[in-house]
Amino acid sequence: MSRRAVQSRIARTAESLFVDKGFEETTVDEIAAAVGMSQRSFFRYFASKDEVVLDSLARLGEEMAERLTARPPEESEWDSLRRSFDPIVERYADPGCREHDAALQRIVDCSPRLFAAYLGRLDRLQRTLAEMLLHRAACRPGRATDVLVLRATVGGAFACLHATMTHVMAEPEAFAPCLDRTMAALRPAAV
Amino acid sequence: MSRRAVQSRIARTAESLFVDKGFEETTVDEIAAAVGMSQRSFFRYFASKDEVVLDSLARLGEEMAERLTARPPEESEWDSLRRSFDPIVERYADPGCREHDAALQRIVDCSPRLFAAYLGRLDRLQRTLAEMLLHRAACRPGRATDVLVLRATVGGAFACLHATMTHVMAEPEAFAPCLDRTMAALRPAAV
DNA sequence: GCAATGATTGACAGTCACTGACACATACTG
DNA sequence: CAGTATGTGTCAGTGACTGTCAATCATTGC
Repeated sequence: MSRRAVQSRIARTAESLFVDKGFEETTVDEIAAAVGMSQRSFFRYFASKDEVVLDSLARLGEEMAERLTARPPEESEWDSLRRSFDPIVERYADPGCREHDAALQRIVDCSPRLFAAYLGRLDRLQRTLAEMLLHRAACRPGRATDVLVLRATVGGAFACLHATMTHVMAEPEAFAPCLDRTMAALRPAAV
Repeated sequence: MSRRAVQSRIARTAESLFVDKGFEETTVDEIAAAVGMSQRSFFRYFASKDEVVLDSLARLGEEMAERLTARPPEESEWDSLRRSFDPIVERYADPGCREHDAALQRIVDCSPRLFAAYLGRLDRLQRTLAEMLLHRAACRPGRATDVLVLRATVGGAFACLHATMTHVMAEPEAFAPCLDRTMAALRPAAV
């Protein structure tokens, strides 16, 4: 069985345990036993207990980066960022994905430690996207780009995304309209 | 000796150890021994090793909250937030504070785990300030406030702050102008 | 068909953050 | 002086994570 498949099997097992007992209350030993492997082997597939939950976020991040590269260079940064959020919007549109993601989000929100790790991943993703946009701006001649403002812009777009996600989690509402509303409200004046 | 004083003594000792050996490489036992107390007593003053470093951030957060309450209710949220960031600007103006804060920031940046915890605290602070602004808006009659947009706005302001801090850490530049530049660029259109 | 090789695994021991329980000492209060 | 609150050390225990070693298993070359 491929590494990817084993990871997926572990993740599914672990997540159902987390839903049942909570993240902190579930030990790695229990997960390993439920999967049918030693604790040591668990750590060969995931660097930490956190990563079991945050792994899907990493894959979503890669997808977002791909979407960003696919955007036309002349598009405004803000609109490109909005489009790179589309994978999340699409996942939310699929009821199966939405249920699963909501369960994960609930697990993350219930553990401060895990939630912090989640924010750490989000921050790294922001750096990646900012770097990509910086590179894109450098290739396109014209007015000089302000690195500082660009990074803040990426952070602002993610703030919209984050606010929307927590808001939609609390009271079920359509995702895309909320995201569009916040991103319209915070859109930088300089295009 | 007061609790506060003991905490401060532990923090000073721990920070110098962190600077020397790094955060992860310094054990709680070492810190406790350097201070001259048992490990158990260390945990009576700080709930975790992280908190030794993040404690000063908590106090700064309280100061920011105080500044925000002191702002006039009719002021725009964006400007009020900018003013609540003043304590950071002021600390940066004092060379002694700047050196100390920069050292702390370097410690935090070097440990992904600690950095994540730092982001977690920042997020909680954002929720607090958003709650305060929401309450302020509710008291003031007039047009209804969009909770979602308000939260995103707070997140956007913090994105400016965060971008500025990391930028100024990398290449020494005056703090206030950078912060003002980003916050001018991301200022929401609706006042 | 078989041996060498490399990857995967379990078992075990060890480190470190953190917690609970208990005993002891000091200082304040009636 | 008895009682109580508070701060402390000691000890044992849990749980995440790591290093090491030996066994197993599949692949490759001959």
